[in-house]
Amino acid sequence: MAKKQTNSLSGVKEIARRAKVSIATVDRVIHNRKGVSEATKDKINAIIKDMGFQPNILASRLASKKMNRFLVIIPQSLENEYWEASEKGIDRAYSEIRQYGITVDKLFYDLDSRESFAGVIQQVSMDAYDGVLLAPIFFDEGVRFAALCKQQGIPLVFINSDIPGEESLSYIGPHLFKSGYQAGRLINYGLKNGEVLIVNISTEIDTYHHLLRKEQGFRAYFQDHGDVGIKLLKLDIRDTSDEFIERELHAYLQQHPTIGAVFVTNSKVRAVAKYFEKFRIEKILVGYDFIRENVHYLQEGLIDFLIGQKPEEQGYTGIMHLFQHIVMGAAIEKQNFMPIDIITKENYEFYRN
Amino acid sequence: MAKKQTNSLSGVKEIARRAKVSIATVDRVIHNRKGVSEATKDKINAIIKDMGFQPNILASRLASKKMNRFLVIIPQSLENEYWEASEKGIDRAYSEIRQYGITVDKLFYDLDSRESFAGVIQQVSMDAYDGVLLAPIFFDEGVRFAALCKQQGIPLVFINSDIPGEESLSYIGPHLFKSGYQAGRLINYGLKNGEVLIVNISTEIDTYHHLLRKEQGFRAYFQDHGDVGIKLLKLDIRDTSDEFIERELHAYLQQHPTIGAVFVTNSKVRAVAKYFEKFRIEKILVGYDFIRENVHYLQEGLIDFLIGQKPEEQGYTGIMHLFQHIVMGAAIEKQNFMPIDIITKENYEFYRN
DNA sequence: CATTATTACGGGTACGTACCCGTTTGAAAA
DNA sequence: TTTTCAAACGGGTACGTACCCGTAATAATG
Repeated sequence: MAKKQTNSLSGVKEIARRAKVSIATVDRVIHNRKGVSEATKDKINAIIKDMGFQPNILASRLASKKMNRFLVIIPQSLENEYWEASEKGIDRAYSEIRQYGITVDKLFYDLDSRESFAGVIQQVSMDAYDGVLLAPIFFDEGVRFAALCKQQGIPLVFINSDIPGEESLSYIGPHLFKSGYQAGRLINYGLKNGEVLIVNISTEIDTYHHLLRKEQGFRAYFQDHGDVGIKLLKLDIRDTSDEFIERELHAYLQQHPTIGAVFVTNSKVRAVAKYFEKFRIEKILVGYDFIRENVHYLQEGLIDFLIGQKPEEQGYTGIMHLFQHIVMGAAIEKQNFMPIDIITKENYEFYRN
Repeated sequence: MAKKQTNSLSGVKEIARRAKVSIATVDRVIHNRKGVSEATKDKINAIIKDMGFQPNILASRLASKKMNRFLVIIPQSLENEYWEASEKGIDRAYSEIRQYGITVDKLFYDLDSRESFAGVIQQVSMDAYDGVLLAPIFFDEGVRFAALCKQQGIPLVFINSDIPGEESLSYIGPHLFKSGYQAGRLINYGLKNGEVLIVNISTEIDTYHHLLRKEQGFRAYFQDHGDVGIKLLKLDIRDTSDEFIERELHAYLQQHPTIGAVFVTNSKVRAVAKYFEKFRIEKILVGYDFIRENVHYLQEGLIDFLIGQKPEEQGYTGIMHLFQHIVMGAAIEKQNFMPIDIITKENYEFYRN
């Protein structure tokens, strides 16, 4: 371990020396506070540029007693592994940046209650926060909230689902359409011809829209490869209980016994796998999300592929983007699609959500 | 933006106040320097534990003029996208931690010259470094170097290939065997019966051993699924020029026209794809690594799957592990396998190496 | 007994930046 | 002319920790 050379040739002190002004004046220029004449400001800026000066974040954060509060609004993670992972990522990011004087407040809403979301965003006092991380499951309310943030000038990051029209700092989440497209390829690679069933399982209309985007991508794959002899079928299930799903599925498959593969557009694929297991059905099965039960059926060989959407990384990256932008003043990539991860029985043990 | 409450209830000052000693004494205890009686040491330690005191890294690093030098020894990245990515990850990590007074020196050796590696490790003066990141392509020399590090007490992190016997801080890299196993599954999912060719392309004996591990994994998949009617063939190519590969491949495929799929155990899959393109051969083709040419053939549909080994993340994580361990004093996971990423024509655009 | 070494501890400054609270200056208002 | 005021700038302290240096107290040595 060597000693850091006490670098008098860098830092605000050196800038002040060169410009023949005090450190305070340099500081005013750096933070463009008023009280500096144009002439000296220009001179100092020139020196800063010339030196390639980068303020020492450590010293800066230590000296400034600034606190930054971030607000997180996501669905309840209770009994929901997907959002649990998301929250875990948020916590991980928080633990890394709390040294810099960051606070993170978390607010939760009910995934299948639009009202709960509306209630949460109603009662939050915006002016206490410097940045917001939001999972805008409910479109209309999300739009309204985004407008509010914009009006208050508070940076807003979306995770998991985007609201393209609204101006946000960034979007971090999956490319739904292309992930469906990928699923199409995976099924078609294993099944050259026959019938393929698309299953959407959801009660809420907004979440159903997300599923639809994946379905569109899935269909697009087969349109782009029209030469193959695959016929697509579709089943909507409007109840998420295992029993209901089993009944609907059973009735449908009785009618269409030649179906060779099933694509479930969300993490509910576990219910389909459960049904397959019960009736010893062997079909190609592809679904979404790295959650415990799904992985179990992956192991059992009942699910062939899972597509991962990296909820933990979404949460982590979301907080980090706020940090980079607000604290470090860095430029942030506006669109931030997660990789479309393919999880199998063979690689799940190394997977990172 | 709120103000940080000037927290007199935390930090060394508060510890000193409670223990009725000076800050200096507290500091001695924290860094277990000598000059403190057992009694006061115990008292202070009790208070530290009670308060759950965590030293402020910002202030700590600012006050201490310690510099930490890390040494990186990896193959030359010139004209080698894989190691280029690795170096990129190293640089990214460096840019994140340089504020903390870290220096990173990089040394390169020739990927297909054992002597160059020996030369590099010969001339490096160990005592200048606090940690080393090494890609031990050459086994014997790697062992020798690891012993040297151990003797000097310098933490050593392996990336890309492991030397299991040697005590290192951590290993970060692919699980070769299981990635081969995954390739087996991918091919078998698309090809239910027929012949499958395994192709190893390498000149160096040490790198060949890496390929062998993948081949073993690949074979293991078909052993575990013996009911399928797949027959495995194998071709070793001991020259990496495109012309040579083409000739060898052509001769072999003439003899075995019924081969339905080819598994290339490294990034040289591009040469096989090139050959397929030239002769309009349509077989399932699976290989390794997210490099430009491979992605090109993925797009063209000539390569079906690439398995990614995340070289950039390996480099990034390697440096970060050294940092976490040496500077932050954190515990490090010893085995750190990269995920086995499956890259396709449909998802490559979102892939992160 | 005086001298030296050793142990145990405190005072104080430095790290690089932020920002409060001055002071100076020049010009406008009285 | 004096007063007022704002603009432009400097001095100085604080952030929390590291560590040099000094000193008191005691023990060991002559």
